[in-house]
Amino acid sequence: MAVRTNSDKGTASAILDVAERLVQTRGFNAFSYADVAAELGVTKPALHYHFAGKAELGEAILARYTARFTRALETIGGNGTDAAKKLGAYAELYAQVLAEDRMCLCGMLAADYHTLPEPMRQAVIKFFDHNEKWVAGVIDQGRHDRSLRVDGASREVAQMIIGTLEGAMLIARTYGDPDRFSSAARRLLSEITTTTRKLERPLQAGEIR
Amino acid sequence: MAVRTNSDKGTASAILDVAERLVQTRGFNAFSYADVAAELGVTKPALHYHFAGKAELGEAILARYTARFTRALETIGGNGTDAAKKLGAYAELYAQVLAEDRMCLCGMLAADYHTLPEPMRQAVIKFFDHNEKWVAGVIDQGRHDRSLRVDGASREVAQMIIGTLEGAMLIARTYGDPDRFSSAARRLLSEITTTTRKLERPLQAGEIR
DNA sequence: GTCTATAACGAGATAGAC
DNA sequence: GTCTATCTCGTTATAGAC
Repeated sequence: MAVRTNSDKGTASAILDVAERLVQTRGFNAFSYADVAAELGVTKPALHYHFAGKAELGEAILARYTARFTRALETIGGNGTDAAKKLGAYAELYAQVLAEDRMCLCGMLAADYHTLPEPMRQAVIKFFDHNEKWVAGVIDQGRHDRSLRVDGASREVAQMIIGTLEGAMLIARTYGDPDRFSSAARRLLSEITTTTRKLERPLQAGEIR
Repeated sequence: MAVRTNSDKGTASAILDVAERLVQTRGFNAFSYADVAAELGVTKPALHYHFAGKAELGEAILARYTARFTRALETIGGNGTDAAKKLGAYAELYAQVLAEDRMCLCGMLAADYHTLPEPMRQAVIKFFDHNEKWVAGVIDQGRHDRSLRVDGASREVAQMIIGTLEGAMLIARTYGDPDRFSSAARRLLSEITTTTRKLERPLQAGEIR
């Protein structure tokens, strides 16, 4: 096996790794090709070879992120998993992103939305649409398996859940305090689950569950 | 009365008006002195006369916005107003910002947070701290006047409420659909208020309340 | 596939006249 | 208080060699 270089794993992929992180931490308008090139130890034209311009790079980041997120959703729970558990796992996806001090890619791009090229805008909308559809499906399931207690249109509930997670993430990151996110997520889920056992809440001293 | 010019109202104030709107719609890293100058029909050095640099301009925007928001909070409800109504009015403040297709200033700056100069970061934190404190106070009141039904620390409830409003705003703006915000805000408030009458929900055809 | 070199532009900022 | 003129730097992007 040869010595590991950028191309072993794919330079394009390495570029996406760095650029994605910069977008999630700084925003789309606060990073440059120079930042990415410097971090990878390559030159700017090398980046332009793989991604014609910043717009194309942004589209590629969105495509890969959405595909990864979609796979993660498909992985959440087999048919036997109740809806409440699925929502807990969904919130955990967000928590994992926040653990790396990143904002959700599309939450960040939602802030930048009015400055984005059209293809990126459509990709952001598509991401949220897909998430809403997935969550709405889980809500419907929860009404049948009786693990959730909500009223109103599932799609509206889904929108509210996603908005809450995004907002909690946005502010938790500002305070550099992931607990703010967990706290809000726990509260959100406990308000719509039928089980009295609060998800993810650590046991208090002496408490018996 | 003389003809109205920029200086009548104060050029500094006019600069803040434009810059504030640009930050709320585009983000701090996606507007320039040139943008503001062009819109006001003045030159860039005129802006530098009033605000030494972008950092100082940002601080001034934050100071004015926070002061205005603080005054608005003080205006919400006299002593006779129940806590649920106060929360409804609080959500309405956000809705008014969104009605101008703007993000909450500090919600937007929370996304930009890692790129902001230190004084601006502190101002953003201060804004959220103050909001949390105010909302937590309303939560406490609601527990006494029995207009709210929540458990857990008031401060945590406040954090969750603010995060939910910010997140709903962020995504509603992406879809260009203020109803997404109202829907989420209504759902949030209805889940913690004791009254079954949903706040701000328009009457359906033929419905009697 | 990656480099050197450079173009073209815009951003943030300053000097000094009026 | 606002201007003209200018500076420096960073950003996006391309031409063309290796």
